[in-house]
Parts: sequence; C-alpha cells; structure tokens
Amino acid sequence: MTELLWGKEPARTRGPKPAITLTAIAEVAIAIADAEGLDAVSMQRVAGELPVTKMALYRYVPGKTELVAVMSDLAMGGPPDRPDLPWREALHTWAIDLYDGFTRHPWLLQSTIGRRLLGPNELAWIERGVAALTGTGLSGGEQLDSILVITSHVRNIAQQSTTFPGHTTGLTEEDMQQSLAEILATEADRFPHLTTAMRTSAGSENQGLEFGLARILDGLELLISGRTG
Amino acid sequence: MTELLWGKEPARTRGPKPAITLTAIAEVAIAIADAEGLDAVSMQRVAGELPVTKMALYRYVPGKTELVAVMSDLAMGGPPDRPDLPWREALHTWAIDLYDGFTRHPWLLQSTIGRRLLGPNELAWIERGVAALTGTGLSGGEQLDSILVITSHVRNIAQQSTTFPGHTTGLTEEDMQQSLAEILATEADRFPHLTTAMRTSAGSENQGLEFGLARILDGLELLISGRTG
DNA sequence: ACATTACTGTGTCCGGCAGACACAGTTACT
DNA sequence: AGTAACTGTGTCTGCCGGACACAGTAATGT
Repeated sequence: MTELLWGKEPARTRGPKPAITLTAIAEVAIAIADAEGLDAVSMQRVAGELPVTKMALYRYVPGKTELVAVMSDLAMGGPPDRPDLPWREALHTWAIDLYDGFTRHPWLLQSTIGRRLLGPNELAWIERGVAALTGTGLSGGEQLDSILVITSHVRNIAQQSTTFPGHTTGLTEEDMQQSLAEILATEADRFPHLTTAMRTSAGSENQGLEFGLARILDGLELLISGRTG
Repeated sequence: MTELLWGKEPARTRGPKPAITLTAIAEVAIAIADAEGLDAVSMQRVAGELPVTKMALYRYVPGKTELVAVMSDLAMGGPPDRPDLPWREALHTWAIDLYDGFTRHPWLLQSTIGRRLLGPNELAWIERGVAALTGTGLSGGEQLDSILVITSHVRNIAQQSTTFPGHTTGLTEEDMQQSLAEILATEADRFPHLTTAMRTSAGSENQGLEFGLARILDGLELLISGRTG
C-alpha cells in the first residue's frame, strides 16, 4: 500500500507487458469522480474506459480502497509554489490554496477522511503548512494542531459551499434554505435565537471561509505574540 | 421527508395496524451502527432484528437515505441542559457536549455531512450555540459562522481520535504513526519542517480539541471585545 | 532450441446491496 | 355486505466488490 502511494515500481521481470499503468487507472478514476462524483467510480466503470476488463485492475491495485487512496493523492497534487511570507500571510494563502483544491475535486472531501495512510502530496501540504509556522516559538505539536484547525475549517466550508455531482440527496442550497425557513416559520418559538439570527444574516453569504480563518489566525497570533514577547 | 424528521403522524384511517413504528426502526438501526458501524446498517440487517421483512420497512421510510436521516437526528439528541454562563464558557461546554455526542455515536460524523434537511435535534444544537452568542454584538451571520467554525473543529478532532467500528481501513493509530515514521525516516529531506515538528511533539497527544478551541475562542473574544468596546 | 517460470488479462461465480412491483391479507368506512 | 385503503411478503432486476481458475505471453535457465 505504501509502495503504491509512493510510486515504488516493483522492478518487472518476466511475463507479458502490462497493458496499462497505475496512473492511467487513477486518471480515469479521477475524471469519473470529477464528472459524476466518487460514488460513480466503480471497478466496472473505470475498466470500461480502459482497454481492459474489471478484473485486470486487480493486477494493479489490491482493491477499491487502495485505488481511492491513489487517485486521491494524485488529484490533490502538491501545494502551489508561493513566495516566502510572514507566517500569517503564508498560512492564509495556504488555506485558500487548499480550499481551491477541494473545490476543484469536491470528492476529495469524502475520500480523505478518517485514519488513512498518507501519500506524498498530502504530506507535502502538511510540510508546507508546518513550514509557515517554524520560528514562531510554537512547539511541534502546536504547529501540527494549528494547521489541523485550519484544515478542518477549510474542509467544512468547502463541504457546505460545494455542490456535489453525485451521491448527495440532490438538494440545492435553495431547498435547504426554504425548508429551514418553513420550519422556523411554524416553530419559531422553539428556536427564538436562531430565528432572529437568520433574520439579521440576510445578505451575508459565503463569507464563512474568511470569517473563520480570520478568527483562527487571530487566535494564533495572540498565542504566538505571547510566546515570543 | 420533513414530516418524517419532525414526527408528523399521517393520521391513520383504514387498513391493518402497522406492526412496528418508525422510531423502533430507527432505534434498531442506531444499535447496529453503534456496534458495527454505519456501513453495517442495511435494510436487510435492520429488518432482521424486527418482526418484519426488508420490504416492509419501505412502508415506513421512502429509502435508505431517509432512514439514515431519521436515525441520525434521533441519535444526536438535543443539547444537554446547562446553566447560563458567559458566552465563552457557554460555547466551551457546548463544544465539549458536542464532542461527547460524536464519540458516543461516531457514525454521526459520516451521516451528518453535506447538504441535508435538518431535524429538530440538530436545529436545537444550533439554537443553543447561537443563544450563547446573543448580546455579544455579533451579527446573525457572524453568530452562525462562529458556531460553524467550532463545529468543524469538534467534528474533525472527533474524527481523528475516534476509532470506527466498521468501514475504515482497519488502521490503528499506531499503524499510521509507524507508517509516517518510516516515511519520514527515508524521505526526511523532502519534509524537513515536518520531521522536526514531529520530533518536538512527542508526548503531546490528544490536546488538539482544547488547543484549537482555545484559539478559536480567543479569536472570537478579540472580535467581540472590539465590537462592544 | 526448448522447457520452465513468472506474470498478465479474462470469464465465471458468489454474496450482498437498494429498490420496483405485483399480490394477498386486514381493517374501517359506506 | 361490499368496497376502499392500508400493511406485509416474495420475487425480480441491476448494481457492487471481489475470489478463483484458466489461458496466453515473455523472459529465463538448461
């Protein structure tokens, strides 16, 4: 598994040449997931867009789980190159870059959750984030926890703002808003604070990313300045 | 669907009495999910622990999606009663309560993601969170964004610290750590900052929840004090 | 040159899943 | 008594991931 993710070739010897490659499989799978969602990625479907049958894929990949891991790390890519900046600006652009990545491949939000083996690209993202915090006086654990908080925020904002191709119940943002409005209209007495909060949040759409990011970075700044000064 | 979640009875008239109830179905499903993970919840499996067959369940619930929604809102429960406290302490205990809920039913992390219709209990949680922030000078949108940030953090911490019964690749925390250690040992030059960060984060386990929460609340406090003062 | 060995791709099969649909039995209203 | 509305059931379809045996192919050893 680690070998798959990190691209160690098994040093071929005898036997027929493989008809395809692991990356070709992953690229096809990524294209399907981008177009129709992660749930549309099945071994059948992937093999159908390659000159092989379903079972041939198992010569390249132990199972579906591993295929998803490989395609995820590949689609994620590494963090884009950015000029050196003070830690706060660096982390800010890092977060925005991460957000862009998730909006490019929304299914990454599904496939990169929970305990899993980390691939080179995912690790490169972490490396970049930690790098921004070196020299701030934070301990290693604090650095890791810090970028974890930011990642959590970015992920959840991306999750709520992105529209998934497949899988989900097919609700639009309007459906949710309307359903919520109806409920609050009939049960306003059960949710008084929420009702007034919704009323005074009319036009403030899609500010969630920057708002939360500003709070988290403010909190970090407080800690860092207290640590160095 | 909204009727299901909010428990509107369809006012029975003729025909045989139903052999079971919607809540009985949901409770069985919850028990299965608690014991064996959300993936173990199938219509077959649920019906198997009730005096009906699989297809009978479709008389109570339109499909699997709706069953998961109902069982999720039921398992989530409402927020526990807490004494009135200043906003910061109130939000802190709110976050801890939420975290406890997710550790009690880890599968809620899977079932309550993305766009979905909100049930009464989930809305009660939001209401409680927003209530803590009334009178702080924050706008309705800011209040909602604030509790969203906290929710994101709590969710992601719960996700990484909880061990799922089913579904996941079956990796233990040690497996991940060891795999990461091996990678960093062989490719240390590609991830220098991460390597040193890992080295100086030896014993600091499981502090992620409080650390991130403290940063977020610090950031909010900064905003609120600037807003009121 | 030839047999051996290791590898690749394929077809078939299995169990499990969500759900459509027709049908039989049950209850209440007319 | 008849009818209409409702519940539970059995059967069927089309997916899915994956096990396994088998045939073909290319490099190796003799």
